[in-house]
This record gives sequence, C-alpha cells and structure tokens, in this order.
Amino acid sequence: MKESASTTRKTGRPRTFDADTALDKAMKVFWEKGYEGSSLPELTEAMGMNRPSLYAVFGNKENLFRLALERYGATHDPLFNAALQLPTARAVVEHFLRGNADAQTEADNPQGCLVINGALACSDDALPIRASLIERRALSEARLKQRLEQARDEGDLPADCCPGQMARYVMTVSNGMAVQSAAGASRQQLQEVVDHVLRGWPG
Amino acid sequence: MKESASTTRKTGRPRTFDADTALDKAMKVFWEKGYEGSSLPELTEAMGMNRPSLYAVFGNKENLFRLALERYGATHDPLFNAALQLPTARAVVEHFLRGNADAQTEADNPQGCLVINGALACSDDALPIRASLIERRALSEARLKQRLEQARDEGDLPADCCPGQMARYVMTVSNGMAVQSAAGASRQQLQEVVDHVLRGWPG
DNA sequence: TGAGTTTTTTACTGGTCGGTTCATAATGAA
DNA sequence: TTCATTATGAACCGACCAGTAAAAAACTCA
Repeated sequence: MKESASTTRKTGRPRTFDADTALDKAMKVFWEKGYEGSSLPELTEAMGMNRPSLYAVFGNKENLFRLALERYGATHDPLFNAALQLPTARAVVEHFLRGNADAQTEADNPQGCLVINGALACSDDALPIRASLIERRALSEARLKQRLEQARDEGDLPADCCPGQMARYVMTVSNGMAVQSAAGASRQQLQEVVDHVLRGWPG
Repeated sequence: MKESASTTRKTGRPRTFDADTALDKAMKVFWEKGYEGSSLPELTEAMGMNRPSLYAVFGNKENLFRLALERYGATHDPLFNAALQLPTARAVVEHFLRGNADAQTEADNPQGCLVINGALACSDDALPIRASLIERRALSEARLKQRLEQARDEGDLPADCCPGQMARYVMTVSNGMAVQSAAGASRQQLQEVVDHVLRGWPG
C-alpha cells in the first residue's frame, strides 16, 4: 500500500494546497539551492503550506527531497529512455545531450540539474543524500554503456571501441554542462558544446 | 600593506599552530565539504587552532574561504599557466585536462575541485561565494579561449574554427571530470575521458 | 445542532550555526 | 620582577536549524 502525494483523504478541514504542485515547488527549490541550501521556511513558503502539513504529508526534509527527486526523474527519465531507444549510438548520444542542454536551461526551471545541484559537496549530515545522487548518475551511465555495447554488437560502433569509456565520456560532458548551466550558460552555448562532441563522434 | 597568513608578529604568547599549514587544512575541509558544508568546529579542529585565533588571523569564515581559494589557485594556476604556454593548441588542451585529471584524484587531497565543490548550489547566504567561483571559472575559460585564438591566428588551428566554443567545450569536460571525481571516479577513468577528447580534437 | 475528522495556526523544543567576550596563560622586553 | 603583548580555552550571544505539540478552525455526516 503505497502512499502517494495524492492519496485520497477522508473528510475534515480542506487543504489549502495541492500536494502534487507543492512537491513540484519543493523540487524547484532543491534544484536551485541544493538539499542543504534549502531551508524549511523557504520550502514551506514556496509550497504554500505550513510546516506541520509538510511533515504530515511528506515525512521530513530528507524524505521530501527523495520524493522531489522521484518527481524529477518522472519527467526526465522518459527523455533518457526515448534517447536510448533510438536506432544508432550517434542518435542516442545526440538526443541525450541535446535533451540535457534543453532541460538544464528551461526557462521555468532552475538552471542546471537537480541530481548534481542537490549535493555535490556537503556536510556529513547530507552524505546519504549525496550517495543517492551519485548512485543515480552511475545508473544512468551504466544504462548508456549497455546501449553502446548493444550498438557495438550490432556493428553500429567499431568492434574495438570501449562502450564503458564512451559512456563515461558522454556522462562527463553532461555533468560538465550541468555545471556550466548552473553558472549561467545559455541554451545555445550548451548546444554548441554538444555540436563539438558530435563532431568528434565516430560515424 | 597586505596581511598574509604568515605576517610577522610582535612578542607574546607563542602560537600553537602554523598559519600556513592551518590554511592548508582549511582549504582541504572546504574542498571536501564545500563552503556551507564546512562548520567552524570542523575547520578549527582540522586547523589545530581555536575559534578566536581563527578570527584573529583569518577574519571570518568567508574570508578564510577566500584565502583558501587563493591558496588553491597558488598551487593550481601554475599548472594552467604552464599548459597555456605549450606550443600547440592540442598540447595545451592535453596538458590542461591531464593535469586536471591528476589534480582531481590526488591521493592526499579531497576528490574533485574546490572551485566547483565550494558552492555549486547554495543558500542565499553563500551567493557571493558562488559568484566568486563562477567568475574564477569564467576567467580560466577566457584565458583558454584567448590561447586558442592565438593558435588559430598562428595557423595551428583551422581559420574557420571557433576558439570560444572550443574553450567552452574543454572547460565543460573539465567541469564534468570534477563532478565525476567528486563521485569517486579514478584517475585512470578520468584520463580515459581525456583520451576520448583528444581523439576528437583537430590535428 | 453536534460529533468526528483533518488541517490550520501558533508557539515551542533542543541543538547548531557563525561570531564574540573575557579571564587566564605564556612569552619577550624593560 | 614587572609590564606589554599575544594566544589560549571556555563560556556566551542572537539567530537560525529541523522537527513537534497543542489547540483552534473548517469541513462531513448524522
């Protein structure tokens, strides 16, 4: 029995907030300021709810972050999955990186990537959060590697190429773009970086 | 009249710490945990000094961070400068990135890069720190761009290449490597990323 | 109207944050 | 010895942190 943010409720005093949109707001605060840089007053203010309601609905700050991260994935993972299903390695990489460039510079959203902004360097308290984010990035890299192995086996990539290294290279560029966008890089600037990657890509 | 950490002192009770090595310790704490993730108790404990001494010698936490950043630059900038003076654009980029790969995975030092770990996403309080770090990265990118322009003018790079885009691409990879190393990537893994960059580099 | 349920509001808890004050200890110079 | 100077440890400051307790408020249903 999973309790989602939009669980049906019995009667009682009506909420003044919508749990889903509140989680969306929380996600953006975390996205912009990171886990530790986001204070409860900031979160509750952005979410349009008071502190006890936040704790009743989302548990605590750490759990709220994890739910926000799930929500982030729910909108970003489909893009990644779609890229992985493209027919050639080149198309996969291009769509992955171009999608990142767009997502990291979306006008309505904070700059950069929640999975990196969330906790790159942090206090000991936030180490579990950081570990989760690292694990998430590693998982993406592993899936990309798997896709490139498939491409190699299909003859789409040279037999002597190294999918592991190629996947790490692509993820490194993606991570670097996240840093660049967090520093204010424009969408076009990131796309030009992608252009450069593709220029050096086999095929 | 510049007050360095090793200013000469009048008589009085002797210090139980060395200011320079204390600053070095502080730098590493900031490097590992970022500006906001580093607490005063952690800093003073690592620096081997008590809080009043820290404030007497280094001012406050923000100033201590800026001094630590200077110290970081004092050891890392020479490597960058040396790379810029190499004869070809390819050599410049190779030494820059390989130097980064080594520096970010030095055994005695925290993983990653202080200029990125220091404050990627942060609370409003640390925005000035973050701005300083962004500015520092932008300065490096500008200098690299300038060097690549020189290479183009010398015929070392094609006349129709875009040094600004190339510099941003290289900096993006460098930033991405910093994220990777902060997540635990090994030196060899980073060097393999550099290999991949060089494989796609003109010349 | 009134009982039951749920969210609201307000105020609070213990703890930590960065920064400071102060009495005391330890030295060199007079 | 005495004085000036500097560093020490410990206690303290107001502010903020994440998290909670308690009671008032707003709804449904009987």
